[in-house]
Amino acid sequence: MHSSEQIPHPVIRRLPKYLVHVQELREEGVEWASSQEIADALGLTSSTVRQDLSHMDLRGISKKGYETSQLEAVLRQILGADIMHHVVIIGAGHLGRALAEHGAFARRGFEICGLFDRDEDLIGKSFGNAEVMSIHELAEQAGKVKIDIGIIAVPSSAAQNVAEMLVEAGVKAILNLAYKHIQVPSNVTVVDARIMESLQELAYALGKKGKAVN
Amino acid sequence: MHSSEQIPHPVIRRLPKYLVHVQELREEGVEWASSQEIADALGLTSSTVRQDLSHMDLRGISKKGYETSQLEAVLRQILGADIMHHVVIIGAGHLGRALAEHGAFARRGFEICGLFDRDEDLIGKSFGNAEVMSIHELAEQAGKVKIDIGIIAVPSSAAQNVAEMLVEAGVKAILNLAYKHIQVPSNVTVVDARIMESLQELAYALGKKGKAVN
DNA sequence: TAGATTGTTAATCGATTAACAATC
DNA sequence: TAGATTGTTAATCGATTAACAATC
Repeated sequence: MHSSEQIPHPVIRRLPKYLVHVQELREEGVEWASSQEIADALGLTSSTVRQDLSHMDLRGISKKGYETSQLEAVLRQILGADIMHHVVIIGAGHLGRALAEHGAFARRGFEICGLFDRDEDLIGKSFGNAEVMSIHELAEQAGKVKIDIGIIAVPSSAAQNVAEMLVEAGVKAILNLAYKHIQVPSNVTVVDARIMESLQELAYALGKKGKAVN
Repeated sequence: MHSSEQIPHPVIRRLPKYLVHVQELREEGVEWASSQEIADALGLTSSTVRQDLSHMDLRGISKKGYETSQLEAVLRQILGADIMHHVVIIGAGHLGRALAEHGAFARRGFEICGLFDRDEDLIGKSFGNAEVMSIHELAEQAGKVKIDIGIIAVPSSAAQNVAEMLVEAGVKAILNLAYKHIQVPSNVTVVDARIMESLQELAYALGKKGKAVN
């Protein structure tokens, strides 16, 4: 109810899931959804859903649940989905290029406004709508457009160095795809997203139960 | 100490971070690391590090800390890093291709043994060491090699369908990169890894504090 | 020895779940 | 009206942190 309050981190991490689901429901023409229905679709409990939504400017109605249009609106507002964010990608290897060429970001409020690499041979080449620039041009580019988010897509050995360049350029939010923990000042937010770690988590699960089955 | 015990999920998610760090330390020739040193490097508390490591077959030594070679060994063992896992990627779009071409997986025990798509025009093309096969050949391929992990890298509208095909093929661990929650039987482990969600989490953080600064 | 650091227990903190009166 | 579903409080559960005796 009180959108000015601090929303707990586990709740924040669930909000994108709610948003995806409610958008699907709306495409199907569903106008109301109960906490139980949402919980079932997302693998949560109805209690968790009601608790989570109570942090938002939204009220459900007995017997009907939550209005999907209203729910989408508040989720979009909280997640800043209506604001265009300027994103730069550092590292034009396979992953960096794939992200630059991935159309879904722009549609969801994330505009790639720079793709950087230190490899001279890559500079000038285009991927998606982005042309590879020299990493040395990052500061210059930061002067032209305000960079909201920097994505680190370089080998782990270069990750800390790149993080420092981003901080230096005034970037306050970093998505770290490198397989290495980076150190940044406390006023900079870092979110880690590593496919390798997720695979290792699965490998652990397989070791625990999967292998026994086979 | 008791590797047979169930390790809590938050601990599991930190293990890959310990592994990366200890490998770095070993490369630097560091033979011992205290819980405090590890905590500082990874943004944790020394208490958390000691608690986490107490789940493993390992003993530290007063005044010295933990032996890095031993620590790496137990982490590798728990995370199954010494076993080669067979991985298939469903979806040969930008992301799927980038993963197939990314050399780091093989080096860490994940061998790409199949890249599938339903687009006829892509079938037969090669990315990395993988040749694109028809999605209809998945079941057949599963009969030839045991598939440990399936990576879903298709548009969200196809994700549930692909998940069911993987389950049908006997895959017990799924990495879901699609921006959609998938439903699977309880004996199948799913880990979500979505760059979009991570970006939205950053966007929220920017909305809370970043924007005020600028 | 003195001091640093572990392993572990207990305390704290926070998230999830249960329960239920209010309400549509 | 009767019944379904919310919003919210209280209970439970689990993770993190603090504390400290044991130990090298």
